Amino acid sequence: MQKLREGGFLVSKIKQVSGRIFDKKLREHQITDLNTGQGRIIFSLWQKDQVPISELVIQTALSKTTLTSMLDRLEQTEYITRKMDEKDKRKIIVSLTQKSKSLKEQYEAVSHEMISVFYEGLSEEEIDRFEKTLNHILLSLSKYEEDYK
Amino acid sequence: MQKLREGGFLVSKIKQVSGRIFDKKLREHQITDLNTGQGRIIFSLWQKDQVPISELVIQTALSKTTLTSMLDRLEQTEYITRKMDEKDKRKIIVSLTQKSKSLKEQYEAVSHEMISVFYEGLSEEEIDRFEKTLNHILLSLSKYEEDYK
DNA sequence: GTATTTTAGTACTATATAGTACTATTGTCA
DNA sequence: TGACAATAGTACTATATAGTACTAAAATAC
Repeated sequence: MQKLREGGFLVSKIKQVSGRIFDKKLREHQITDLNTGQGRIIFSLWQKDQVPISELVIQTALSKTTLTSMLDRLEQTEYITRKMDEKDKRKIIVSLTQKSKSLKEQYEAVSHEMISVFYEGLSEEEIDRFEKTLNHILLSLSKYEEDYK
Repeated sequence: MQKLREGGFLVSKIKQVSGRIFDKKLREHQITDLNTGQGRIIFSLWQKDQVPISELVIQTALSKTTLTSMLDRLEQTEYITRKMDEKDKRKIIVSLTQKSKSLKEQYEAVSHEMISVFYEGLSEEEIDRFEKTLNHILLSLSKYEEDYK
């Protein structure tokens, strides 16, 4: 008899609640024209700027169709720009604007606040182990999706 | 210097990828008119049926406005019914239909497949610890949201 | 070197998600 | 018991998310 597992269910719930809290915190910090979903894209670009959309598909785990419309909005609000890759004209290079670069410090303050709530009452060791497991699971899932598409 | 943490970012990505895989698996198992999001609500009702919407807010971690429209659709497709609570007329009691009850076995088969992918390569002990941490985090976040609303 | 396949991205459509503002019912307290 | 506050849910609106079907460019095969 297999034990009842509900990791996916728990992950969904955590994502839901933490997203709502994060959005509220962004607004409290006067960041009104950016939300959690868009933040994930900007966050990824802070790690590595000037990438094609296909790279963002990997880094954010969003589908490319989702990214197309989110990038539309981020372009409208001047957080990113798109330009064609001259070497490979199928590709679109996404870059951060000055506006989004100057937001980084403030955004990181919100992230730190959020992490405090998220990991409330857990030791550094527990957090390390937890994030190691998260990375492992994400890798398994991504491989699976890649293989079965 | 605080260590860089990205639990929330990882959770979002896992939710995204696992949701896409789960949706695909549902379709492979001929469950075409139900998706992951709706499944979360039905799953919750299998644990405890005939509950007001406010209870589903807690069990699914969705907002009540989200639930209103999702229940509309689930009612249309005859997975649930709504009736007024005679004792407290502000409340609406949500119940499973025969259709959703008879789906349970098949849905659980998909869940088990999904869990195999999700926890690929992890020991029972690691999974136990991981789910314990998830429950802890969900509790912290829910309390926080409750207190600051 | 053309034909085919693969890759990169978008348009369109449908559903998921949540916020704000609202109605109706119940609870509270002077 | 009547005014006010709290609770339960919905209507409306905006954005997030992804699937299907498409176009264009590059890579590959013969």
